[in-house]
Amino acid sequence: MAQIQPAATGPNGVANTASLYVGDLDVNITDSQLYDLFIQAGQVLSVRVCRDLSTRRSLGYGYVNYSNPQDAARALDLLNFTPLNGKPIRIMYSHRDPSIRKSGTANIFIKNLDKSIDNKALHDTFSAFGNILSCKIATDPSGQSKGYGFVQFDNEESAQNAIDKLNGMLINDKQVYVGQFLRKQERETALNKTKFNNVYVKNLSESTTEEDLKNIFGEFGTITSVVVMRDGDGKSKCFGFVNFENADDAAEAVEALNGKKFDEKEWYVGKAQKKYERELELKGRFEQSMKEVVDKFQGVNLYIKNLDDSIGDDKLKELFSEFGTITSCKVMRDPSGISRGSGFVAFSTSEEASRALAEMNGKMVVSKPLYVALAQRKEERRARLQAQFSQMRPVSMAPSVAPRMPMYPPGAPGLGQQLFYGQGPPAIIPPQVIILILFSILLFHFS
DNA sequence: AATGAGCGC
Repeated sequence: MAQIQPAATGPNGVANTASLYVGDLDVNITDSQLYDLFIQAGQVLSVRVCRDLSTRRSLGYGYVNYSNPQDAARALDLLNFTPLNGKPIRIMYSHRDPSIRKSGTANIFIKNLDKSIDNKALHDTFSAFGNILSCKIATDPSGQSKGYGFVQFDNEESAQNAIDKLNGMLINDKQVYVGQFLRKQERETALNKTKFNNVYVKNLSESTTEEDLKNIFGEFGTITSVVVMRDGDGKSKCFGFVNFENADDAAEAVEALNGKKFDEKEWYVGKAQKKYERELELKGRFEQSMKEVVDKFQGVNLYIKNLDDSIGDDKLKELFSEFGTITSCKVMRDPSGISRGSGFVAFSTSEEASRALAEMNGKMVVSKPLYVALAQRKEERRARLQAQFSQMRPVSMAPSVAPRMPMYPPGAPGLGQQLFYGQGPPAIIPPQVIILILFSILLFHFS
């Protein structure tokens, strides 16, 4: 007898279609907020926002368990994409086995979407083709559509059908592209399969001439032109181009010669890129490098509130120094020099920062319990405030979890912003250091 | 022009 795999499984791997996974949660969403929302669809057995064990920071997802599957189905239908703190939540059946998610099968990519098309509209148009596991419009931090999105179906046929029927169609007067979702790597190899005649070769020794290239590449087919690039004095720039009459020969030459050593130099041999292709690639790499720099400094800054007025920069540093290396530390003051009761502490690593957060948040210092949180970057903060503003509504009567300590209005100017906006104190990393870092990245990647 | 992230007591 064939086993039928359940669509969703509970904690013991037992079929449980009454368990929902709720993702894309704003970090400040609490259990009680989730409860408030999901109780509207039926009897809720339990809710939980998952949190980091040591910092208690929300992981941005949670679970809602209903007592019966119909209620869960209703919740999915009714509540998917409901904004919480201004951020649309994404609901799926709980599925703890990650294999389906990781496989990325039946996943499609849609671009050139009208900005007015939101998650719900996307879901509605694509649900005609099958059962949707997950669906989302890419947005900027304020929630504005970036004009593209993703839909993952539970089977390939539905995905292919959606592609066949909707690719090139007009949606809200815009012609959309609908195609298979491809990871960057896969896209690049697909691109490299396109035919080409012109071959780029680099890392030549200075003495390698056009004649040498002709001899070596000529083995693979007829060459129509060959050039070694040189500077004004005729000195080789150590790269060149070989154009083949036949694209198959060009591909063969690349296959055979890439990575081979000549005069102790390991050649790079590949498809010659057009100027815009090369620019695109460089731009991509640059952005990747920037992201790495930003990530490196992500989570190292703590925002401190409810500081006793008697505490200054030095005392603040002393309070936190046992957790690691402090790279910057500042108590915020008003123009007359009186402490605003808030400040920033930056550590050299995010591990140190999160340990400090866990240990120091709520700790009594002089007269009051400290409030310690990760400092937010300018973008995050702006988007959050905007979201909260657009969300304002009467306070709910839901059962609430008692906070361990007084809650303060969240949010404060983050230290992180100093990294690239370079305004106001306290600067964590001096601008000249940033320029140095960026410059070395450029040198490294663009060579 | 743009090709994601994601599963617990």
